[in-house]
Amino acid sequence: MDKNSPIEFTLAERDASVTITQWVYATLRNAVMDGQILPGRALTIRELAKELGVSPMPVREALRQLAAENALEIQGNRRVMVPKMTAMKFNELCQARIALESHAAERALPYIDDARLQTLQQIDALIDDTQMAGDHRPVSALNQEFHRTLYSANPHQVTLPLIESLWLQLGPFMRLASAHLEVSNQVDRHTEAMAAIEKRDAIALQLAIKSDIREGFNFASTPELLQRFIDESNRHS
Amino acid sequence: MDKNSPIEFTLAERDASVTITQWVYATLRNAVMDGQILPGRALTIRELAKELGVSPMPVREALRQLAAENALEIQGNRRVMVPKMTAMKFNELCQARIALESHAAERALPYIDDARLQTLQQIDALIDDTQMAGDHRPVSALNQEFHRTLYSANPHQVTLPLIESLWLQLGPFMRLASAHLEVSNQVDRHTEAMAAIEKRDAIALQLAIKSDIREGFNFASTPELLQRFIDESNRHS
DNA sequence: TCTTTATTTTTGTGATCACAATAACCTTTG
DNA sequence: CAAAGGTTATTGTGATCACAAAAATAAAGA
Repeated sequence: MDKNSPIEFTLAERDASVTITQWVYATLRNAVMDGQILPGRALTIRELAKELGVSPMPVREALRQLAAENALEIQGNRRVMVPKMTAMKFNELCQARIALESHAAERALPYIDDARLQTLQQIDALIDDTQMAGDHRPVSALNQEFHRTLYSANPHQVTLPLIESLWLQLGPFMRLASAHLEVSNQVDRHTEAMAAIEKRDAIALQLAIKSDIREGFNFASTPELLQRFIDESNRHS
Repeated sequence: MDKNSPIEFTLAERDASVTITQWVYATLRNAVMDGQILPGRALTIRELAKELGVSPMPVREALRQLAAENALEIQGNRRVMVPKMTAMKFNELCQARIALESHAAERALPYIDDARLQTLQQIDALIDDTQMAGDHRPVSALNQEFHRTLYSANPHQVTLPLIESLWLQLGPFMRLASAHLEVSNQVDRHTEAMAAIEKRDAIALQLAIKSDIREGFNFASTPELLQRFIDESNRHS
């Protein structure tokens, strides 16, 4: 039917209290984040609408919103697709994550109370369990929840939406990271971060966050490895 | 007619090669950036559509896009408005600007060639002339162009959209900054930045950018001054 | 067989309409 | 005069339709 591979979604139940547009947005966002949509794959409104069983209107709005968050790219042809990745851009995204998230962690530190620290510990424990069990998929989501819980302690948060935009752009490539994560059997930077929080040590916290992000993408330390994966993703041009 | 003050736009000419949605988006974006829409003012689709002389459809899409960029806020009521400002949030936005833009400057530095440096010098000269002439309005726009020109030297830029989002959120309050700017008669940090670029000194460049941003909001150094302005903006709740 | 041109189909855009939910207004009651 | 109830008007949402632009396909020529 279509030029490229068909699109498959894990469509969740649609709550009645949520508008159709919001549901479509969440569905497409998860699909992008999980790498279910290949970079370069042309997305058409009518196709997605038929796939999701809704009218084209909510799809239009959801696509525009995702494009505004840099999760999707509107080409000159007015065609929408997941942006293609390059090695340099990947590096820039990682560096931006380090700069923004270490800043967000520092600004959140004064607001972290015992209850939130306990929540962080619970998430970290859950990550360890899940990783032991060998589930790669949810580890990435839990990892994000750990960071989100940390940063959102700041009640005047303004950077979290920007950070989520970066996550969204790296999303399609996160899967690979968690696959390589268990092999490296790295130091648990989350534990270091929580220790720094207890000591109210901003410098140590930033260092832990920076290391956590950097090591999370260690699989890409070799340019050839990164390039190979990018090529594979871009094969469907 | 309306509960609050009427909305006035500086509607530009609509080029035929641009879609109506894009034109509406640009118009509303400029209005937000110039502080023409008061924080807390409820925006309705039909009202804006009538004001702009278009159908409600392009307005809907433009509003959603601006909301995704954190320029507008969608309340639980599904009502759209310019977000209200608080002193703490203002501070967070400034700190985020400093963190993000100094990072962007550092990442751009290796890519700045003579031609771009010359462009920067031209913009800076134009800023000085405009400031001398006493025009407050365009100074803010020119200042943004200086920063944008600097950061966009990086061909793998990923932070500029995030930075623009911060500018958009601070937009309604930038006017006040440029009004106080001439009084302070501050050191020209742009000159310092360009000197650092010539020396390829990343640390000095970051310092210049940080100082430029910080001093640009020096008017808010006194919490009372900032609070007074915020109260004035929020009067129309 | 490959390039070029013409035709058909598909696509995004934007307008209009129907409907349910929300807000605004007015009446009634204490 | 103030508060609570009911009524009307307005709003966002989402579906459907018309149209022009773009893409895919088919056809013709080299």
